[in-house]
Amino acid sequence: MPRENLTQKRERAAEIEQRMFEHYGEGACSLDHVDPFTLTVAVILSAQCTDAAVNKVTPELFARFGTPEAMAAASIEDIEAIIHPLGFFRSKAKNLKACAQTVLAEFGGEVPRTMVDLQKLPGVGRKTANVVMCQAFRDPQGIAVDTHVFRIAHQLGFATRNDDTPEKVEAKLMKIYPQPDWLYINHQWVHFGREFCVARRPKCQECFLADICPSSGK
DNA sequence: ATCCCGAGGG
DNA sequence: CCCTCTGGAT
Repeated sequence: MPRENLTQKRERAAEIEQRMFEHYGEGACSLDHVDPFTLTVAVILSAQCTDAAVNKVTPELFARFGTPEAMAAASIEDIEAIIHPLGFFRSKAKNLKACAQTVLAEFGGEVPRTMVDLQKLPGVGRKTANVVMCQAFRDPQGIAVDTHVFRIAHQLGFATRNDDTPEKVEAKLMKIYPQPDWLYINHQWVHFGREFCVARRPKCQECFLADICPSSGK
């Protein structure tokens, strides 16, 4: 099969994006939150655990420490006790407190609105910063590549074996998809990754992209 | 046994 | 570049 060129990838991506909209709309964020700070907290907590598990602990967490002021003043032990069912609870608790302190000390109590400043917050890397820029500020500066997006990009043939880091996959996707689509790709693909393109055994027989996916049935 | 909306540190 | 942090679900 001849290698697909960039123009062809873009055309296929446009068709995929249209179908994603038909199935998932703009892709609702499945992490419960009420503002940029609680979204940032929820995304930090979501590393290596399911969103459902995060949503189970955030009601109590936000009730007690739902603002930068409250979180910055909280004890690490109290935060750990609440988020304990999640993975990496020690480092996450430390990061949440330091993150809140940084928001207060460096950014006047407001979650910053640029990729550079967001990534100055402890616990916030490129993926989390991308989610906050898209979901909270509607200002896409990149594409959040998590485990789902990473896997699906390879399955769809938009990334190669050589693209072995989230950064490389993100760069490929940013060339293929127009910037307005960056807002929706992460959430739509996460839903898609849970429903059809699951890691273990993709449900290609039922998948609505099977006819335009190079990995279908493999 | 493997996976889940990663980030920090060495 | 690698390693570590972590527990629950399937």
